[in-house]
Amino acid sequence: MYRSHTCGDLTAAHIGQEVTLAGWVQKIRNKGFMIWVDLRDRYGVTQLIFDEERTSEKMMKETAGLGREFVIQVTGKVIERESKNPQMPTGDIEILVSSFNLLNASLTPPFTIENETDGGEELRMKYRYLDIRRNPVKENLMFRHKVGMQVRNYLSNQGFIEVETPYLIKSTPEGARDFVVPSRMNEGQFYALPQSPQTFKQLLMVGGMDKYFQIVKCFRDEDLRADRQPEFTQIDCEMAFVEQEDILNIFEGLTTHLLKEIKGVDSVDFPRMTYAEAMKKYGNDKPDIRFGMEFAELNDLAQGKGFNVFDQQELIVGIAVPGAATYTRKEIDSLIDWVKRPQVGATGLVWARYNEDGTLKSSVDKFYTSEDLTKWAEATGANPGDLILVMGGDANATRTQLSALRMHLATQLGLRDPNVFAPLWVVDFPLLEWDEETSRYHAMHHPFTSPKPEDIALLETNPGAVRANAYDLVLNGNEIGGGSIRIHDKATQAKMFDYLGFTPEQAKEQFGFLMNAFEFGAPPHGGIAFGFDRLVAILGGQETIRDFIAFPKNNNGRDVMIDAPAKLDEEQLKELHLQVKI
RNA sequence: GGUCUGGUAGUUCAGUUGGUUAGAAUACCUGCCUGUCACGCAGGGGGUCGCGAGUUCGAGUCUCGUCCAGACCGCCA
Repeated sequence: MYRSHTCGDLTAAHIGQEVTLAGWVQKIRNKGFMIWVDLRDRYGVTQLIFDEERTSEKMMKETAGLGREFVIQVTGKVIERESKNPQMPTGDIEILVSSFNLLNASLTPPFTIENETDGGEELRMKYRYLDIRRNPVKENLMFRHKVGMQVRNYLSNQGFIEVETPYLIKSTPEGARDFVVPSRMNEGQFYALPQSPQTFKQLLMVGGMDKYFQIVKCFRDEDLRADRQPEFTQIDCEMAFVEQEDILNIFEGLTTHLLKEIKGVDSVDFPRMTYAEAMKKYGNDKPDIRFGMEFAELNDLAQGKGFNVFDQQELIVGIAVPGAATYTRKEIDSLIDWVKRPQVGATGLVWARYNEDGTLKSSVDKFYTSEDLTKWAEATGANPGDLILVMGGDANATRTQLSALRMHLATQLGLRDPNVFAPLWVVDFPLLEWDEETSRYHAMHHPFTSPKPEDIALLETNPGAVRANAYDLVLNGNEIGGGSIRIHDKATQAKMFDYLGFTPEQAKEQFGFLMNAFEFGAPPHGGIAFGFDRLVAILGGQETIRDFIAFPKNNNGRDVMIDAPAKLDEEQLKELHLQVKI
């Protein structure tokens, strides 16, 4: 037996007991006559004491030779500390060591294993196994485990069955780029890793597993972000014999359960908003509704007043920034610079201060009377003390730009409190999305999404206006889940592939297995998938998912610890029937 | 594919207008220290200034290229 207790167990109640602990040396404080060693494991830190009076000279010497992160096993007596440390859970006691055993030495770690480490991102990733010893990362991983357990508990209690689906599947041209895996036994052929278990979960519905879920890895070969990894985890769900309403209810239940069990949040509303409304009011299909600053369209108020910049624009839209009338010219200028950056791409920004005394002062006073500006204030819902910001241009681009500004300001004003949770269902997404590059319609969600029955006729006349039975769950401005009611009959599915530009042969080659299955009594079905990494990060109050993943990839999709990806040797390439041209 | 920011001691960073031997903190090593817990005190070692060209009497500093890292845009059904 390596240990009788962990380093987080012992308190004043154990005084007098003989115990054995094992762990890592966190810190050595050597005062010559006395040496304290902080011993750490996953559960906490316990102070060991060695002194000239009670410890042998040999052991004193050996202890002085220890270094940070050495692994030791110690046996000794729990004693009351002469000077206690109320800051730590084990601060009332220490271990008077009678024997210790060096289990393993350690090099000096390249960064400090402390809550506030001196290590930079790159170094921490290279030595991730050391980083994981630090409390913040360790706690994030434990937190992730806890969320996963609650998801499994909730869904299992609701009658869902967790079924594993294959990772080696077939590449399809729709959607994200696939990661591919060459087949040794089938010369010149490749598997693809799944972007999601989409078709398999639909086949499980055909198989009668009417409530399925899986916490599952998915793979997309696209560029990374702080909240995006090439391999990521989804809570993937599918149900048969359900309508959209049933699915929304179940997953409101899941989200409520998680907020309660994980965050202690009691009751949360799940307002619903159509995609069209979200775009109009927030310029964004995943609005953060923890704060206001809703869009006001000002075309009628701002055009035809001699301000040429606005007169020709498709859309003039403004927001009222709470309490920002006191912004200096310099601060406003820096906002203007911010929106002009290529990442946002706006050409400019018109502002109007709604002063506390009720007067209005704007950057366009030459063109607008104070009556005009008062109407802007009414339209944007501005109160005295607020700053009105207005942009004009192409409708879609301007909405996107103002949305970016709205989020930027909310962050700046501290309106994005990570302890406030504001979920939102965005429903009635468009079925199709025009793609300029390929000059054809793409499925906005995926090609298995069913159109709203009342919009089917529009498929012939105005495909872009067809709404889908598709929905996203948004939490604090992040899309944490999305799903749809699927097509479950072959004729409709074939028609959908046709609209998406597939020839019948292509549809058959790529998705024939699904269409065949639909001919054997496919039940009506639908589902949803939650981004697990992102959900865990948001519940944990953080923006970046990397520290909730044990071994994440860097910006370039590399694992800098194991140095992957890497080249293959000739022998291996030959076996896989591959040639590399570089 | 693009935009921006950064790369100087083990680590995190500073380094002015291009000018003497490149600094600080921390970590590490040695010694001292009778209750430490960010222990303290004294001393010490530690640098291919990412890499390659160029400008210059002289480059950590300026220019070009390149590599690496991070954030973002495109992309992510």
